[in-house]
Amino acid sequence: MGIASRKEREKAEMRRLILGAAHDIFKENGYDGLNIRSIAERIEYSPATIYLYYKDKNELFFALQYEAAAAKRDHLLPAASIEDPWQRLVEFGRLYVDFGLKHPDWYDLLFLTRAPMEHIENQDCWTLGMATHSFYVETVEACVAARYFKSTDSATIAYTLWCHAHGLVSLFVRERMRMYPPEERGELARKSFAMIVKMAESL
Amino acid sequence: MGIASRKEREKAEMRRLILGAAHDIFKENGYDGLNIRSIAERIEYSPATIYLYYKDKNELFFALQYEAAAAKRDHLLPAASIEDPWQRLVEFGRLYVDFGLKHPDWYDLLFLTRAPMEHIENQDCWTLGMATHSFYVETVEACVAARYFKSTDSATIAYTLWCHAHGLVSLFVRERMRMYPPEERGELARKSFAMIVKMAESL
Amino acid sequence: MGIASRKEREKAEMRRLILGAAHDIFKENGYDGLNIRSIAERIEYSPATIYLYYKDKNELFFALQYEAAAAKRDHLLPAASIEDPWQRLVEFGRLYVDFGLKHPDWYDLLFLTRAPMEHIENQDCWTLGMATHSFYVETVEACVAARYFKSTDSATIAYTLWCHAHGLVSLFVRERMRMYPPEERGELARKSFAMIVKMAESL
Amino acid sequence: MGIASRKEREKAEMRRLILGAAHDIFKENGYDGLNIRSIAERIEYSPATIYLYYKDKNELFFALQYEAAAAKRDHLLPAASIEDPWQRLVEFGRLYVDFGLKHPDWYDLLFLTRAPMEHIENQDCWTLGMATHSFYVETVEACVAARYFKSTDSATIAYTLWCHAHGLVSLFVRERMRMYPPEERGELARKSFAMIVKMAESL
DNA sequence: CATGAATGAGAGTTCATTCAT
DNA sequence: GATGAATGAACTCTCATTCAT
Repeated sequence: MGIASRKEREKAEMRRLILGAAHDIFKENGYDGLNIRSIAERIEYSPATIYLYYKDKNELFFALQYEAAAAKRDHLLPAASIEDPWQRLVEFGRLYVDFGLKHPDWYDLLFLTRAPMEHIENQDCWTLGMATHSFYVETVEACVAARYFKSTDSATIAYTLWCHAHGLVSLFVRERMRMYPPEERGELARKSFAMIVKMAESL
Repeated sequence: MGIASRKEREKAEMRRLILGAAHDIFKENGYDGLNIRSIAERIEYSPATIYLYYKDKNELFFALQYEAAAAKRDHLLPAASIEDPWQRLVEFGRLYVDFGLKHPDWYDLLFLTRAPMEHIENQDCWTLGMATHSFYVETVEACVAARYFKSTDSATIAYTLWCHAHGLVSLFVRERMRMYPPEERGELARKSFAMIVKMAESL
Repeated sequence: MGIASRKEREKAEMRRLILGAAHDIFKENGYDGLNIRSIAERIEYSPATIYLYYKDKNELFFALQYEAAAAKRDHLLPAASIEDPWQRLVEFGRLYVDFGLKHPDWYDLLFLTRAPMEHIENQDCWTLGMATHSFYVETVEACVAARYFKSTDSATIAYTLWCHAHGLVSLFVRERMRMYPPEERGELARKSFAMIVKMAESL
Repeated sequence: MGIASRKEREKAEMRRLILGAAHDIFKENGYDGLNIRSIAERIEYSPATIYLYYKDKNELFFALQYEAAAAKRDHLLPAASIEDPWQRLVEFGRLYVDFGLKHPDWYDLLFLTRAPMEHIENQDCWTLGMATHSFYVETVEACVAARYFKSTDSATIAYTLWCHAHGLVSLFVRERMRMYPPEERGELARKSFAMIVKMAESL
């Protein structure tokens, strides 16, 4: 019993080790730089070993994406317990942007990486992402229901706010902020977030 | 002299030929599918010939990015002649989104592709992009000067609106709209643009 | 003693288990698809376990060949009890062809597979095969002795008839009958066997 | 003109060089030992070079098979000009066996190798083989038409004789003649061929 | 007795790039 | 100016085999 669970744990640890290395490499070199050999080298195992834990590169990549989705969910979790829908929405947005800026690689993986996205195999990741998204949309709907906005088109409201947050983060993640001096970028992001909140209030 | 200039012209034509092929392939197969041999095949020259016009793949890629920047500038040009700054801003935004949705490959290249971005070599593209961006910012400033908004923080306003537009287009370009039925996506984008315009009016 | 023999028995059973799995896989996927891991998976043991019962892949392969030889001998056995040498010869031939068509995998292994054939290790299989072959040759000799043929060159007669049978089966086993419609192939084989029998009668 | 044809010739020569190496390796190590790198090494080129002349391993293999089919056709050609159908048939058979014994590797490739046999791509080889086979069958039919046999079932006659020849050669090619002393094998084959001819005469 | 874990060697294939002609 | 010919380095993935436990 104890042995089985120890084995289980060791296997899981190895998967995490691999995934961690994959993550690091993805962070440093992007999807193109992520190859089996580089992972193997980093963890000082042979390439063949990787295949004992992940069927192929795709599976590994999906695991990585799932990791990212889970990290995001965890990051947004605190917002969920806020009762007032408007407060919740604002905090949700703040954490979303915060996540993207703090973990650009995770964000990239989730929302910017062009990659083999066979729907079926990546189901788990997709499900997880959908759950988070649904929760977000429901929060907007709750705001509408509570008459926080004049507009009642909750779908468009949700989408519009998402566009802003996604755009903001994406410009950072894919380094398209060069026209702004590095030291001002963070401030600009904060101000912009505040501004969109204000704009939303007048919706 | 005449000969020299003819040579010059021919050289330029060849570069355009190569670039055109590169663009087509990029459009069809993405960055990963873009390789020297496929370009050579399409224009019916040998791979080695490419290297007579572009030092290496990077240089070709930069030229392609420049192409994209020019295409974008051309697309946005009509807005420039609108006198009223607010009208101009709205049209500018509309055209920006329009460009992104109509030419996802160009947009991708400009704002989403992670690529060898050695600043120096890509200067031209950068300059062009900056010009367009400056013009945009100036339009926002003109609106502020003309008291179209209560807020006077033109930098943040410009950035915020850009975030929305960029986010909107990016979600399309990198196919993160799967949770919305395909036939509703266009409508949603239009509604969202209208909404952000309205939100901006109350700034 | 009892313990030792039980161990012996268990060991033999395990070897059979492995061999059975190997056979199935060989049947389904041919020699190329036969690998240690697939065998291990099928019997739900680890690959390493296989090596406790067979030194290496070669040894396992030889055991498989022996199996095939035994299966063939068993298939031909009924002919052995026929007294009349000519009747026996005909039945022997019929059963030989029958075996080949019914068990193309066994036949392939015995007569068509190019494989590591180190003589020494495969001795058992060889001995078994020789016995069957000798019996066949003796039957032909008995026919000659009993003046069933005008010709007395029993070696050539035996060889010639074998060539026909082997050729017939081989064309099936290695799928070189494509020029004949599938539904006619069986009939053709039967007719050909009848014809060679008739031809032999007039020898 | 001269240049183009020289290039053409050089390309063809290189293809032959590769094919020759492939043939040698196939001869020495069978299909399994035939890999791109071994070919490259033998001709002292890099593996990548092979791919300039053959799309992939399959194509190379098909070319090899075609080579074999052509070699066989050429070998059998002399028989075609014999007018008397029976004489032609006998000579055809003699040459068929002769080809198999002299070029066991070619014969193996054509009639014994289990290999990726996608019909479509290998069409040429198949067509060539069919032509030869048809010619053979027609010869048997001509014999029947000329009343050389009592039997009129030309299809079965053709097939039966083929079985014998194929069996005879196959036993040599796949080395299943070990029970006969090496020095007697050739003689045995000759005698057997004579015997089947005689048997056929009494059909 | 059995195995989980690991690997070295090697498979086919692709690609950016070079260079003599 | 153009290219045919070539390649080194890289890629993903598979397999027989070993060995400490």
